[in-house]
Amino acid sequence: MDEDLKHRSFYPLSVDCVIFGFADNKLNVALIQRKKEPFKNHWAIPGGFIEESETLEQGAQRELLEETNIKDVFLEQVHIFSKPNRDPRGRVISCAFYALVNPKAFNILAGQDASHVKWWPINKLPKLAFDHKLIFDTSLEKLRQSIRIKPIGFELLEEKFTLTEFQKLYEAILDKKIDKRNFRKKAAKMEFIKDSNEITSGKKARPAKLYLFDPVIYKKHSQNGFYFDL
Amino acid sequence: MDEDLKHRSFYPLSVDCVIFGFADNKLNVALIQRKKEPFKNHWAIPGGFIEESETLEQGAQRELLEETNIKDVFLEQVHIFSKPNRDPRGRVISCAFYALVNPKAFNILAGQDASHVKWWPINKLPKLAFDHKLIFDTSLEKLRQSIRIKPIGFELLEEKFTLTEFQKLYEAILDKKIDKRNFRKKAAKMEFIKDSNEITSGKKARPAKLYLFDPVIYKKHSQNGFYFDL
DNA sequence: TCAAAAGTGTTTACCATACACCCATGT
DNA sequence: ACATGGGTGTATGGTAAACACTTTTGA
Repeated sequence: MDEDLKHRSFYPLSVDCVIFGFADNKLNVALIQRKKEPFKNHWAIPGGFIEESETLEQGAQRELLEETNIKDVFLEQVHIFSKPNRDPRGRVISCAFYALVNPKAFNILAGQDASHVKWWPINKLPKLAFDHKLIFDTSLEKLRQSIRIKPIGFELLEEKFTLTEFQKLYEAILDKKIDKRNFRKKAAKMEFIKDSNEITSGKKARPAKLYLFDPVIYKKHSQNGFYFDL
Repeated sequence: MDEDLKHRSFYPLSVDCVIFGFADNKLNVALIQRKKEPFKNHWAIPGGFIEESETLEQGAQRELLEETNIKDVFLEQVHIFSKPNRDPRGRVISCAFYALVNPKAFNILAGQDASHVKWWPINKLPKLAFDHKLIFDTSLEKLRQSIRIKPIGFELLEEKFTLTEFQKLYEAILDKKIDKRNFRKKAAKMEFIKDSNEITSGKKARPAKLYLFDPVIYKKHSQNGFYFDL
């Protein structure tokens, strides 16, 4: 290592992942119950320390897999939390991410440091360890902003989805009712939402058309800025 | 320090500040010329290492003052850059910020590690050290998004400003022409832009009304989400 | 035949856009 | 008087918002 670096202060660096999942028309978050002190038995956002040769993104994916059995999902940086006393063990600087997950695609399992993992509806969270309430609030706010600018909503749905599912997702994230007919008119104008020519089956009601997201068409349109005004 | 922490990997952590300033109807960035290796004589985004008892935000403000003589300005986190080999001296993880500055309020001065500081128009930057081109591009993109969601534009102007200045600022940041009459109609509808009942003087043309930003009124309006559609 | 969710059009009010001339001041 | 930037209104087209009934399926 360079001489210049040797005289600097060094810090342990962690990542914390707010895992959002959409199920039963609700937005949920996966939390773990801690096995160890500090905050033993408290619920917490999964996370852990960065290792020597990985980026923060790689570290976050690794921790996600180790702690919850969730693999290879969409991640976005939210914010760094750096208050010197935010962790009672000593100074830990943490980078928050949110992860977007289709909950049906994974069977969440508690890893070594956790006694349980569980999906919680975002409006009924338990008391959280450390400054994780702040991390959660910041992440949800960031999600609400990003969902209007980028097509991240599709990460929370199945590959093929109905317009009703799509609408309920936006209603859950933005926490407001949206008019069905107006929503569909806007969706129809988004050319990157394509009819898959398939329909649902096995439901107790009229089948619905299934749609797909086309990332190539999206890229073209998003060049000049884009705003999902819903 | 806690036993648990002792066994972790530790990293030097730095901040880099992309300093935006608005002058002569142009958006500029303050860069420093490095005195030392690596990248000796290259132009770079000012920044430095975090100390033991400061947050990243405090560290960024300190570095800004030490390296450029800019003090106590608006700062926003942009992104963390964590590729293990991004710094040839060894692993350095860096958090990028942008700073918004009214250039008339400061006389920028080179600190110890720099031979010069200089404002550069954003479309005529020199070759930059490290991964600072990537950091700059990411920061500009973030600024372009944030300026539509939050009233950060006012940080780049004087306390009292004319509507023409306000318009030129948006044109510079978004890099597009905006119709004067339509812009003014929209500005008139923003209740947090208040007439100061003063006018400019000493110009070679008709004096202009001066306006003020009212943060209290803004807070009220921004609760339900906000989008500067210009 | 009933329950459950899918699907569909019209009207109204507002807002974005495009566009060109007169006004107040300093020199 | 002229150069410089400040300031203003209208017509048009498009889109957001509000609103209720019919259709298709499974039970």
